[in-house]
Parts: sequence; structure tokens; C-alpha cells
Amino acid sequence: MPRTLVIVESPAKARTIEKYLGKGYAVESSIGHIRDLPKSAADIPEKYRGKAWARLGLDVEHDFQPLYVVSPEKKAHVAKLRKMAAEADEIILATDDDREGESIAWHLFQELKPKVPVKRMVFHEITREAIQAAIAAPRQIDTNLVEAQEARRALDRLYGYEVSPVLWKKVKPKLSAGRVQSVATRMLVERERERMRFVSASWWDLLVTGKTADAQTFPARLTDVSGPDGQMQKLALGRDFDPLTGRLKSGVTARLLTEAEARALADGLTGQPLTVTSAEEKPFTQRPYPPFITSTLQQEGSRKLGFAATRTMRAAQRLYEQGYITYMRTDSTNLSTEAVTAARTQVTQMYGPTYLSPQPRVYAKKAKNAQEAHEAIRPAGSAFRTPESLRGELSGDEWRLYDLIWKRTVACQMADARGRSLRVRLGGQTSAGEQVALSASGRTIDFPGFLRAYVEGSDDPGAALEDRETPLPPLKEGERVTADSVKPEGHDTQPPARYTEASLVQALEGAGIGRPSTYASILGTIQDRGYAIKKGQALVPSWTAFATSALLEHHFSSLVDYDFTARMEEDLDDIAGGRAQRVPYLRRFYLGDHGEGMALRPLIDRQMGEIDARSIATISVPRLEGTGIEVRVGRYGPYMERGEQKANLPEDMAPDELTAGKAEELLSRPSGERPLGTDPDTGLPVVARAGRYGPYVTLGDTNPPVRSASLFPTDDLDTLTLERALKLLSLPRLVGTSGGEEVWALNGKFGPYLKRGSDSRSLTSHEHLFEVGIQEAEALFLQPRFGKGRVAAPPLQTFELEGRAPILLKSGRFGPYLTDGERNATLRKGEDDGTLSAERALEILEERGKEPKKKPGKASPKKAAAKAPARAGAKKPATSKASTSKASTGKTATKKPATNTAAKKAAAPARATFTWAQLKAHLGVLSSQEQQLVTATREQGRKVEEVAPELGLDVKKAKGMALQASKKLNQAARGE
DNA sequence: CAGTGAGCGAGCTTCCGCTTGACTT
Repeated sequence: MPRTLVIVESPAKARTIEKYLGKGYAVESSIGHIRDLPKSAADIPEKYRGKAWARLGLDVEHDFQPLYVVSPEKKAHVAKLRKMAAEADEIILATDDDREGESIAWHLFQELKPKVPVKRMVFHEITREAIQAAIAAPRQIDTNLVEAQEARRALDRLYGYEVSPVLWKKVKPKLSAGRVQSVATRMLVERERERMRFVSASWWDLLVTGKTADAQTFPARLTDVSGPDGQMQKLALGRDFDPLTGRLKSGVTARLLTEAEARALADGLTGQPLTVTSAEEKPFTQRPYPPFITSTLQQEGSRKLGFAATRTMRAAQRLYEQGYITYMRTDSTNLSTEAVTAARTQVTQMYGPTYLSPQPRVYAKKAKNAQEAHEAIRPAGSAFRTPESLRGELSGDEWRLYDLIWKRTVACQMADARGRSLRVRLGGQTSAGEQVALSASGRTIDFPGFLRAYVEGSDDPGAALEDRETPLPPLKEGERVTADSVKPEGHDTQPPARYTEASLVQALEGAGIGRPSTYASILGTIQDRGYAIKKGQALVPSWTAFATSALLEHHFSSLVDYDFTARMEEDLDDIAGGRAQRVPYLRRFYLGDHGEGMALRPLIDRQMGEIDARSIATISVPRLEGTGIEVRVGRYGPYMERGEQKANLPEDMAPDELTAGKAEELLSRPSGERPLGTDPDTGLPVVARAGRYGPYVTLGDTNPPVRSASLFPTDDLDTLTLERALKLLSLPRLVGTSGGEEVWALNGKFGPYLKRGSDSRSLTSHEHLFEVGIQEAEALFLQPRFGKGRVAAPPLQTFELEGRAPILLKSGRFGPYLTDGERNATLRKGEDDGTLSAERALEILEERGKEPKKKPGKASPKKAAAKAPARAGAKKPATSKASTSKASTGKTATKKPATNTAAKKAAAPARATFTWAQLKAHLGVLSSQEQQLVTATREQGRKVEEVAPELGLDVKKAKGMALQASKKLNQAARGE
């Protein structure tokens, strides 16, 4: 019977280790972290619900005490571990030797509460020797390291959960901010900004094919040409241009050839003799690349196999689980002795001893903030299986990835590649007498060494090797050759390339941001939040990413510093080393300490008031400067605006593709406007448009159109056909007559409905508008309308409880909810699974039941009755007691709702009315035109009809604008 | 601002890092 329980992080690792440990040991895995801060309200234990800090999972008022919970999907597994722990004589916590691993060990200790001795053990390689050595040298849990992890976890939570809501309020709901994703997004945005500012330039040069006396040819390029004064001048190259102007950088005196000049020079040089003025040969050597770590594996997976990061990691995970490779989430280039020996044996066997590196190669730590808990990624075992031998065993992605890992690992113990590089300069003269200088360079590989096995970035080392060779004939100084053919070539300067998944991971890793286990998911997050989309390999940031980045850069600049994580790591190292403490560190970050530290919470409080949502939504586009066109991100996506002109930006348009010309074109063709054809009956044009109230179609080109009709929710503006448009335009439809009145089927702002005189009834589906008959319509009108007098839908379930009103489970707009007629409570995820008991229903209702909102001026019937004893005897409390209760508590109207529910209920109507003086303070939320309009009408008492012409608006538009402006002002005044 | 007739329980979104299945298409 096993007596010692060993717990590691990964199940695959547990299986391997169990083999090495044998009898007396049971090995189980934690499957990663077992506890964490609660993710959302549903995870918060009852006891802490309602606490101000519960949402954060950190008691920020009491030393940032974390609230840890075992997540629901881990509960069963933790129970199993607890049972195994109870049966063991001894427990060894063998989680990874890094900050997170130490923390997992500590959480296991806390959660399992073992009654037997507990040891901590670590190893960096899964080899028999390493594990036996580790068993022999146990230690205790390093609480300082655990503190450092808790500080990291808390900081990430505070950053993410406090800054994200700023974005919800100021940019768009459901956005997110975080230490890693916000910097990643910023990187994409900054690169795109460079591309948006970029001005392209063209330059010309000559490609000359030189020919030696014995008819060997080689390529050479023109580098210098004599000017009008006979002096030699260097030709301009791409790097001589200023990317911001497209002109030569100041101080650069290089000669810029026009196409005509280049062609004339080419003609004049063809067939002319050239002299070798210098020939310089230098030997070079190249060392193999270090073995794979997660980031380089993802990069090469992308470059050589075309895999996205997730695809590479999926294949690697399967290889690891089946024992073909070592652990795939690592930041260490270290190889175990076993691996070095295996690689060297294989080099000798497959390529011969001359290809072996004379000494075993050791690769030093490379990545910033690397924690090096694991080996490099390599074939598993003490003898590597060759890819060839696995052809039948592995398939598809797995085989290709294994092949790549095998090659890289073997190559890293191979000899340097050796070769020579040759640089030759030539001089000559055109037939017109211009002096020219040319240069040619070549590269010869004398001994390929590791390049036999692995060439970075290439799928085929053989072919890549040939590409790397650009042999030149053995040219000697003074030798005469001929300019056999001369080709003028035009070049354009290129903007900096966008990031790809692989290059972004590389950049993040370079800055020490993110961990091997998260690289792939970072890419997922920024795409899921709509900050970036993939176009081919490129990651293109969205306009939302621009708005978010601008907000963070302007108002939380230190949070999106590229060095933020690096500095955090230094501080965490201090905590891990016992030189600093978690609580003061978090206090400085979150609350500030006598003016020191980031002081995030006070900063957010200040910025919430200061950040102007409208200006944050306005994105600076250098190419539109001076056009008066502004780009904004709005509720319905990005759009452009110039005065009253508006146009949506196409979804698939990258920010750097928006030029002034393109913007004008989009504005001149209002967004979404698309002629569909002509109506065969009237001969009038039918046009699909995107309007203030959503997509619609019009008939006729007059203003207003002859007819218009909204699209149904199932219709798509881009794919709408003429036939469908005509069908929509056939509405409203006369259904028939009933009781002497016409019954019409219409599509309105609340959806499809029937109208008879002043009475109306909703329809359940849009398509029903075309189908409903007069009998069905009459039946509908016999039923009470939705609203007053309406029969409530029967409840899904009724919970009868003794001594109180029954609790009903009902289905509502926002999902299932409970109500007892006085209070309502929406069910949370997992609560509506059909297993709800009456007791639980009561608990939920008591715990978080809310009184339904009352209409302005109305108070709760029950409380009104209670406050009016005269009415107490009445069987049903009257709803018109509002005045009574309001009068009694009228003064509390503008106060914060008190904890006393009675006071709360009787507080001011939900929609307060504001005086003009109060509204005026919020004029900033309006456009200047709206401001002028509102000021003229409300301050000077003028009529819209009178003011509109002065503002260059037609009266109808101005009235609409005034209405909207008034809404916005009231919203702003209510603080929405 | 193309034009239309009501009224109805709000509450949640979000971070980074460590790990796999259990789900469905």
C-alpha cells in the first residue's frame, strides 16, 4: 500500500513520476491551481455577499485579505485529493519550482489540512536521477515566495477589476483592461499609428549583371554616381527617407534618381567595362539556435508550419501527454544532461562526428523574468526517437511539430556553420561619361554544421541552405568585367510591418510580459474583446483599441508603460526575498501611501469625473487633419463625422487604410445606402439605408420618400434583395375591417402590431404581419392588451410557504426570476436548473430580493399603507397614496438613499427634473451646434423655427436635434 | 435627424496564471 502521497501539477507528469518512484508512493496531480479569488458574484460565498469588497475578492480595507474559493469545477477533484491525503502517512508537495508552483503547494496545504508530515520538493527535469535527488532533498514551503504570488494575484485583480469598469463607462460595456492585455493592445495600436503616419517614398537604382572574362555572371548593384560637378554621390536607399514625410531625411546628401535618370544611366552603362576596385573576403561562423521554449516554439510553429499559437500548443499538449516531448510551457533553454547526451549521440549517428559540437553546448537564460521551472522543450527520454521512426505513430500536426522539436534539439548540439563572405566594389563609366560605383556581395558556406539539420524560419533545410549561398566568382582587385545587362529598378519604402501572433508574443516576452502558459490566451483575449482582428497573419487593431489605448495612455499612463510588469517583477522579487512586504506594496499601489505609489483607487475616482467620453471616443487620424472629418467609436461601431455628415466605417477596413480620399468617398455615399432597383409598379427607385433608428428601405427619391419601411431583425442590410424590399414596403397592410373600422398590420418601434382605430395589439413575429387574417386579428383585439388589465402569464413554478405569500418562479425579459408580489430576484447562472426548493427560493428572495421600481411619484403600496394608519384597515392598499408618503419624506428627495428601506422607497422619483441652471453645467456633452440650439431656445426663449436657419439647419432636423440634446443633457445631469 | 402604439423584476460584464477534460458542432 502506498504510504507517501506526491502531488504535482500535471496529470501527465504524475504518470511519469509514478513510474520512477515505484512502490510506496501514490502520485496525483492538482491540475493547476485549485483555488482562486472569486471570478464573479456567483462564486462569492453567502457570508461575504453584500460586502463592499466582495466583487474584488480582496478586503481592501483590511490588509488586502484575499478571499479564496475552490472553483465549482475543481470541487470534486479537491475532494479526491483530500481523501487521498487522509489515507497517506506523508505528503510531498512537488509542484513546479516557481512562484505559481509554490503558491499551489501552499493552497494544497491550506485546503487539504493534512494531519501527517508535509514536505515540499522540487525538480526541473523529469528524469529518474533528478526525481530521486529531489526526494532526498526536501524542504519547506517558502512563504515569502507565496506572498509574492499573492501580491501578483492581487495586483492583477485590482488592475483588471477596477480599470475595466472605467472602460465600460467611458468607452463600451464588456471591454477589459489588464496588466498584460492592455500593453499588448497598446503595442498593436502604436504600430498602427506609425503606419497611419507613414508617407511612402519611391527611389530607383540599377541591378547590373556583371560578366567575367571566362563568361561567369554575378549580380551587382549601383551605389554611387557622379554629379554634374563630377563628384561622386551616394545613391539614396530606403533607410535614407524620413517615414513621416516620405522625403530624404535632413542631413542626408544622397542622390535621388528619377525613373528617367535611372533609365538613361542603364542605357549608358550597358556593355561598358567595369574594374574591380576592391575585393574583400571574410570568414564567418554561425552558432546553432538555443533549444525551444514556449515562445520560440510558437514563433517557429507559425513561420515554418503556418500554425496559430493555439494550434501549436494543442499539438504540443498531445505530444507531451503521450510522452513524446518534455513539458511545453517553459521559459528555460536548459537541457538536462540526459538530453544533451541523447542529442549528441544522435548527431554522431546521423551526421557523423564532424558535425558534432566539440563541447556540449549550454544555453544561458535568455528571457526577462524567466522562472526556469522546467527544461527546454525537447524529445522526451534518454534516447530520442527520430521523426522517421514515428511516421506511422504520429499524424498530421503532431508529427510535424515533433519533427521541428527534434531538429531544433539535435541541431543545438551540432557544430558551428562556417563560411566566407565576399564583398566586391567595382567602378566604371557610362557612354555619356558619368562615373559609377557598384557593389556585389556573396556568401559561401564551406561547412554547413548545424544548418544541415535546422534553418530558422524555413521548412526545408536543404533548400534554405542553397538560399543562404550567394556565390560570387573569385573576383580579384584590378580584374576587368563587363556590365552585361543593366536593369533599372524602382523601389517603394514600406511602413513598419504589423505584428503577427508570433511577433507579438516575441515582443511581450522581450518586455517580460505574460508567461508561457498565457501567451496563446493573450492573443485570444485581445481578439475576443474586439481589440484586434486577424487579417492573414497580421493582427490589426480595431478603432475600439485606439479609443481604449488613448484613454489608458492619457489617464492611467503608468499602467500601460512597457516597463510596468518589469518593475512589478522587481518588487515581487523583493517580496520573495523577504526585503519587502506584500501589504505595504499593495497599499501603495491601490490606496497610495502619503503621496507615494500608484494610488490606483483615488486616481480612478478623480479620472471618472475628468475623462470626457466624447473626446476619448474621438480618434486622432493624422491623414484627416485639416479635413474637418472626425473618427469616433460609437455604440453601433466606428463612424466618421463632419458637421451633420455621418458615415459608418466599414468593418473590414484597417485603420491605416483610412485616407482623406477614402473618407470623402465614404461621406459622399452615406453609409449603407444601396440602390436595390426600381419598383415595377411605380417605376420609383428603391434604396436600402442605415438610419437613426436602424436599417430601412425607401421608395422614391423625394424627401421625405414616398414610403419607407424598417428591416425586420432577421434581414441584413448588405444582402437585402429588391424583392424583399418591396415586400417590406408593402406594409402597412390592410388586414380587413372589423366593427366598421379598418384593421392595419404595421411594423413599429416596439415591433409588429395591429391597429384598429386608437387601439392596438402586439404580434409575436414580424413575418406574421404578412399572414395575419381578420379573424385572428379580431380574436387578438378581444384579449386585453399587454399592460393594464392584462392577464399575467402563469408562473413556471409556485412555492407554497407556510405563513407567507407563495413565491412564484416566472420567466421574464432578463431570464427566470422569483417574486412574492413585493420583491423580485433574478436567478443567477446555475440556480435555474430546475432543482430549486421552496426554502432556497425564500433564501434567495430574502437575500437579494429588490422592490420593483415604481413609476415617478408612486410609492410602494405596502409602505404607503403602513404610513397611513387610516388606510390600514383597507383590504387592498391603494396605489394612490404616493402623495402621503412623499410629503412625509419629501426633504430626503435629493439625499442619498438611506439604509432604511422606507426612506429609500419614498425617495425622489427615479427621473428627477432639473432646472436649466443644473442642466447648463453639462453643456459639454453636446456638439457645438446642439449647444447653440439649446442655449438659444432655453436661455433666450427663442423658437426652434427661428433659430434653425441661423444654424443652417432645416426646421425638422433642428427639432429632432433639440429633442436629442435635451435627452443628453438630462442623462448627463442624472450622472448616467 | 424616415416614421410608428404599450409597457415590463435588472444585473452582469472584467484580471493573470496554473492545469485538463467535458461539453457540443
